[in-house]
Amino acid sequence: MQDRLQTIQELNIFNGISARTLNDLASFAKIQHYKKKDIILNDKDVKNIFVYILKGWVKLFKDSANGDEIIVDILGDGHHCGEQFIFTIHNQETYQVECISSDLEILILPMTVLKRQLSEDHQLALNFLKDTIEKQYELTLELEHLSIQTALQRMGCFILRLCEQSSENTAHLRLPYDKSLLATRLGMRAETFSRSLAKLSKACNIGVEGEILHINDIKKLADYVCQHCSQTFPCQS
Amino acid sequence: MQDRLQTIQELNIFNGISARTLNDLASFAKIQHYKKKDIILNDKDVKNIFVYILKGWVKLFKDSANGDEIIVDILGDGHHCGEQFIFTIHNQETYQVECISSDLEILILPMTVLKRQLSEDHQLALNFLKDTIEKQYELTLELEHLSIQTALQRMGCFILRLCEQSSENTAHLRLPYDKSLLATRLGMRAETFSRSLAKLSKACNIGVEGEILHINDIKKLADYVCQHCSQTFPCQS
DNA sequence: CGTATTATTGATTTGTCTCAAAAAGTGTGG
DNA sequence: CCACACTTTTTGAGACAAATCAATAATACG
Repeated sequence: MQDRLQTIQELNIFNGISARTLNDLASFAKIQHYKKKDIILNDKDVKNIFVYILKGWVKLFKDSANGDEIIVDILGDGHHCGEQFIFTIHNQETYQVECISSDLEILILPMTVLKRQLSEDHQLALNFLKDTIEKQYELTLELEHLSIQTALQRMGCFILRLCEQSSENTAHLRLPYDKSLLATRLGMRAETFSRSLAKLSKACNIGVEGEILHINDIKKLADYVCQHCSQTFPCQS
Repeated sequence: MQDRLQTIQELNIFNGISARTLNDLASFAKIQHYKKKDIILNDKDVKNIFVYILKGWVKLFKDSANGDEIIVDILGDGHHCGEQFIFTIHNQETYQVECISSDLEILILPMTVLKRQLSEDHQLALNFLKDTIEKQYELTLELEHLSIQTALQRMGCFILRLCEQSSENTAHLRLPYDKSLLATRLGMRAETFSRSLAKLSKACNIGVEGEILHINDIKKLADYVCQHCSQTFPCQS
């Protein structure tokens, strides 16, 4: 309980929330661990549980009319899902939540508790509003990228954003999850992803060793990628 | 003043809001009219004004690094913009707002007033939260469509959603705004739009007279369009 | 170590964009 | 009301990006 309270009060979304509310939330919250390929929530449970990612990655997915799997979203540290079900929205589609990293740590909260606290705690509602608006902004940017950038540029843009913490002109990083999933995430086939990465690494001096990338000239990459975007590096999603 | 109050209290987003808050909002609100091509807000003003569309259409746009115009969003009746600027968000991009219909009617509200009321009125915050979550859902669906549907399907899907109020298997409707803009909105070139409409009208028995469409067999259209989607008609955005 | 999974490469097809030009539609002033 | 200019839409031909299908290579895993 004490550790859960400790965890909760450090989360962005609960910033500035009263001890009273935090205590109530913490008393119903649980911290859970999963491994790759675990289904965390099926399409029914997802409506009743709020999930906050403490560490690792999950994918939200559903099935299309013709049987293919559709990736709704991929969430990492500090992101959450379930807020879609706080209110009853006409024709709301559900999804399943699956762990895609080897060591996932999440915090879960019954939707009933979250709903109650949201209706009672004004600051909590404002925090959720801010968070949702930020999410909306990210989605808008993604939509923009998908409609005006090529596969190559989207990929470069993604890599570039992974570089942002770097203060130098070089960066060494690990792709956050499987290449095939990342491909889908970026709106392309795995084959296209593979070819694009090869092309990009050649054009922008990037060393590729499996899932490890050595970006030797961030500026060069930025030049290559950012022309068609409304933003210029560093742009931060 | 009385008519503004009347207008405001009927809007979805102000549903269930106390008379006190409504009065304050109404006293600062203005109703304005515009005609096609008027710039309603430039990229600076947009941060300080909340806009609610009462009747007509607007486009939100910005310029890309290489000079092209990027359509951020297109909003119609009951939609609004400016909520992105309620909170200070890192690296937030702005945009301009332009009227794209011949008889636009909007309600505008200084951001300062909206911010103040949001921080004071819990129900208002909840209403905005619900609205933003709905918007997030729509964006997610759009993203899905853009990455898995062809131009032809996106177009059919769009037309299908325009048909939804129809209780019969036929519908007669007018495209809500210019074809070239609609094309951009659907993530394709005007030329592709034109060709797709021709192909779709042939395949699904749709009569085209300029911007007027006669959908003679909605089911046929739905069959043609919905296979790759996670939703099935009627799906409602 | 062998099997299953994931990633890469190759050849081909499909979808969409690009550029150019023609056609249709809109608006203006004489 | 017509002639003219301007805008928007349509059509055509060609180039290009990405998907698809198929096969091989690399990697992870029990």
